[in-house]
Amino acid sequence: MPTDQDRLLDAAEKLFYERGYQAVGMDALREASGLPLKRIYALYGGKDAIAVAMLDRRDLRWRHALAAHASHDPEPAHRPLAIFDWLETWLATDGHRGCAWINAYGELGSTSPAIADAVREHKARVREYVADIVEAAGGTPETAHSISLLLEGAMVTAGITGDPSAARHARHAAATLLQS
Amino acid sequence: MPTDQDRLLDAAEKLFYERGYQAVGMDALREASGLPLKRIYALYGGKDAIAVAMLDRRDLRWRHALAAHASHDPEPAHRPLAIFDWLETWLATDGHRGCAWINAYGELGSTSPAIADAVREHKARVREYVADIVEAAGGTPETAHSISLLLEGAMVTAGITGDPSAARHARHAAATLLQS
DNA sequence: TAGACTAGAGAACGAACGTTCTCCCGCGCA
DNA sequence: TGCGCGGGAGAACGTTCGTTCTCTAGTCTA
Repeated sequence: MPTDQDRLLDAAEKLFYERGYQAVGMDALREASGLPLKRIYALYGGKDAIAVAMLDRRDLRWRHALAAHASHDPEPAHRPLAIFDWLETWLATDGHRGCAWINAYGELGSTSPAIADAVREHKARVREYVADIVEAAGGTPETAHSISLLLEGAMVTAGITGDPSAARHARHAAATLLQS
Repeated sequence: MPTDQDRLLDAAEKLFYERGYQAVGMDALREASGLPLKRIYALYGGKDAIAVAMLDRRDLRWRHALAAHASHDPEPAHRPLAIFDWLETWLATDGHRGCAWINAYGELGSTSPAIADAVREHKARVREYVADIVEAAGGTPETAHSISLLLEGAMVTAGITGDPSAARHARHAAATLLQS
């Protein structure tokens, strides 16, 4: 049984991801969540706080899903490439519209410090995870950095073109970098 | 002597890039351009059309600047890496806030088909240019694809972290890919 | 010079926004 | 049963938006 917060953040995540932040009104959030406006404002102070809470929750879930897949491979040397396998399935999900954090940063990075911070923290955590995985596989920190760039590049490219195969190309490049 | 269109698109480019699309009102555009509202609506049908015209003009200028730098090197084999040299200087410009097209797509990609098209076309043209340069340098199409991903990854990462050194890391990875 | 047209400055408009307020129903307790 | 209170539904508020309209001053032509 989902809590009110779950219901609200589910609605916010879906709508903000689909349409962006400013294009979604509080009324749409109310209708999609089934919660009265009063309850929404009691749970969070306002629209910005909802977006930040949504991004934070999504951050946990997203990195969990990535780690669950990448760490599933018993061989540490295979794990960096497993990141891109998971990425491809994620890019191919219905309604995929790029990286929620990149999108949020593009729209609100300069006007909402709280959201800008949430994005920076998420991206830093992902880079850190990639670095751990790559170095455990015997890669250098420089290789880890490159693989993070490939990851970001594949997400943004697939988001715009709609073609999940960017993940396969990124995987191929990552494999080359790991071997050299 | 700049035309009214130049004045308007200069203002639009500066303001939209700094704050995003929806955060900039027509009044701000009027004030920054020095043009009466009536003239603005006579030049373009509305706000969306201004954004599209701005992106199109920026596309020409951006790709010209990139090509001017990358094609300056007389040795075709060096040109793919020259892309990243130029990228680093661009990422280091004052007020850099990531890729204008990625930002626009994140905010408006799902609500404004005209803007989504402008972004897709720009990205396709850049990918095509990179492919030409890389293949002229002896790289494979697969390598060209990877280098485009590194380019996108560096732009988005530098935009969020504010650190232009992402271009150097991308350059290093590109060099490795070109050698293998 | 007289008149018609252009274009500038900004008021005005209707819609939509985030947020708050009002009203009232229904439950818990004495 | 009577009373009080928390919370639901949605109207209302003030603001801001994109766009259009009004009024006026200037300019070109016959």
